[in-house]
Amino acid sequence: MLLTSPMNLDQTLRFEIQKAVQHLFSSTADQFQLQPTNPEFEGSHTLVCFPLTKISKKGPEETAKLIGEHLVTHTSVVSGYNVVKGFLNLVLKDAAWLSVLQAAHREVNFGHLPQSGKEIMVEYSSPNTNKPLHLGHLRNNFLGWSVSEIYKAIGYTVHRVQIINDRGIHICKSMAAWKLFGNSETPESSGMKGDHLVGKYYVEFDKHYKKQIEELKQKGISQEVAEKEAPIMQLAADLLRKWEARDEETVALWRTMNGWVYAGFEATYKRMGVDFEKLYYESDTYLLGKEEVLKGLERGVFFKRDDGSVWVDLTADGLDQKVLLRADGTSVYITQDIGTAILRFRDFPNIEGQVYTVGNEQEYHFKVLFLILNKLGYAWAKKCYHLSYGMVDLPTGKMKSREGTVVDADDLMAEMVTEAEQQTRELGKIEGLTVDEARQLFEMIGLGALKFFLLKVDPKKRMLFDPNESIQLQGFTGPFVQYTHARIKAILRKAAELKIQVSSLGETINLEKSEREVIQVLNRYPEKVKEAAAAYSPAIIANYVYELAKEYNQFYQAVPIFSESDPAKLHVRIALSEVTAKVIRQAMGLLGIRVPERM
RNA sequence: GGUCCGGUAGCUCAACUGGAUAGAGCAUCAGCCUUCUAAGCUGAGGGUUCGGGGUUCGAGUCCCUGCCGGAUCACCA
Repeated sequence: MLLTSPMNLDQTLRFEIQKAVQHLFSSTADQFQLQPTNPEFEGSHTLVCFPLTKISKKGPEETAKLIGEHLVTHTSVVSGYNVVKGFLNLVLKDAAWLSVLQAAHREVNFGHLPQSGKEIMVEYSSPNTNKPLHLGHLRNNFLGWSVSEIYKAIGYTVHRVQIINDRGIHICKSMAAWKLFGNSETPESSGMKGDHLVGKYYVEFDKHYKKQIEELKQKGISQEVAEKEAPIMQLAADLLRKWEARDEETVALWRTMNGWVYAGFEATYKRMGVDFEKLYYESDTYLLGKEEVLKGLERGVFFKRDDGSVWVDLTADGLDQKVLLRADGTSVYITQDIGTAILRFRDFPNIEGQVYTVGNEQEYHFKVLFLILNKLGYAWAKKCYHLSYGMVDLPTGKMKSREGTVVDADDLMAEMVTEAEQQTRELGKIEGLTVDEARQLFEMIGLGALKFFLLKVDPKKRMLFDPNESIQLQGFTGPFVQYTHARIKAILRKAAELKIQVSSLGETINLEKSEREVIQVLNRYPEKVKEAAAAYSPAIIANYVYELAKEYNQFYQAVPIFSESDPAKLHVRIALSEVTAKVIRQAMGLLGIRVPERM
């Protein structure tokens, strides 16, 4: 074994550099920059020497030379170096890379950390129950799911939850339209998916509402008054009042229509490949915050105005005053979020924090929420994080549900799968597959393409969804990575047929350039996972796994495997392939994307 | 108007938190299938990193300023 104990190569190198600096300049350098070497130079790791000139009291070039020389003569991993300006490029021995490969090969969950006992909660999806899920929800769900997987990979127990906005004026609008124009239509009678059926009546409501407003305005009534007095809106408002008063018939209708929606959502979630450990319903939690706010009021955290409304003063934090309870004592949106947050920490006392996957239009809201929870004295407030993501735009502009420009989640998934099927058939890749296997493959590829497309962009940034581009299966895409995996699997099947078993790798082999490069990328996986977790960014994983697949494909094309006569080299290539397939599967798993055995 | 994001190749995105001559994919052009899967690989062209100042060995990245786009600042959710 070249490497000492569980220390990985980078740690070893850092340790050796520290020792070298200590020895040469009698000073400690705890902070120094070790970065991957620019491909145009020889080496794998580069030490940036400018900052070290302060303690070396020498120019950057000379500092670099001294350290490089010392590392070559005093360590077992560095074989050579070159200095370009102030950059010290280190060339490591192939034996060092082989032991990296060996270690990665041995570890079943290479790059993932063991259970740490830490727990965290991730909220995502959280739809309204008046219409089906759309493209924006897809980004939300994929992000939330992926971040959960990433946290599991660094040792957390993750509790996935959502809050379902099942009450309020929006669902009452669908109910009102259904009562007026529905003729008792049901998912069964119409053959429509429940969420789509309810969504249809939401649209129906809006259509009639607009018409009625126009009619009232014709009669000389102002826009503002017309909006309130339109009969259909009056009906919706009436239903909301009745619902809050627990009117039996209204609650029954509400329950029925929400039931339709849940059945529809269920099917959508299933196809998306996401699920939840616990569901919170707004109808259960919307009153919860009030008590907490009143307690806060007693303790002087909040204050009351003359009209009886309760407020929080956040001017010291650079924000405004925000209302928490109306004069009539009813809750507002943020009040219930306060209650829900506290409830969740009671339900899951061991979680250290919550991640809220919610669009960036609510950034202000979460800033306020976390500040309030902090003021109420909850230490965990500091561990709450708003995973804020940008809107998904279409080439035609913003998605507007009223203008009918929303991209429906079910439709989109179906299109992606159809497209995957078409292209797969064209390429003649379904030979030897059963009908069911083929169907599963199309599903895997179509959804892989979609998820990868939505996750490869930094969550914080708004992104453009171009349907033509998303359906691409070449280049920087999920199917490209899936394809690479399938290709490797073909090699491994052949290796198994030939009874090639990789156990221990020699240390005296000279690696090909492309082999070394693949190992270098593999070596980065563990830190990438940590980085992705710290940044709550699946995009880091997507970029990484793409780079890995690309690197492997270069190796694949440059170096033959089974025609290799030296068994030691053959074993290295098989091991390299095994580890790459493993990391691709794991990394894609972090994105919620499955990989096929053949495609 | 205040606050917060963003502006990088024709298009969509990266750039390890201040490091080397700013990288990928798509699109365009030119090559590579009798050898492990061509959904692949190789190469070419394509840039004033929105403009202007500043900080320093070094700036796409930090500071100031202007321009453009978006979000938000509800007793809506």
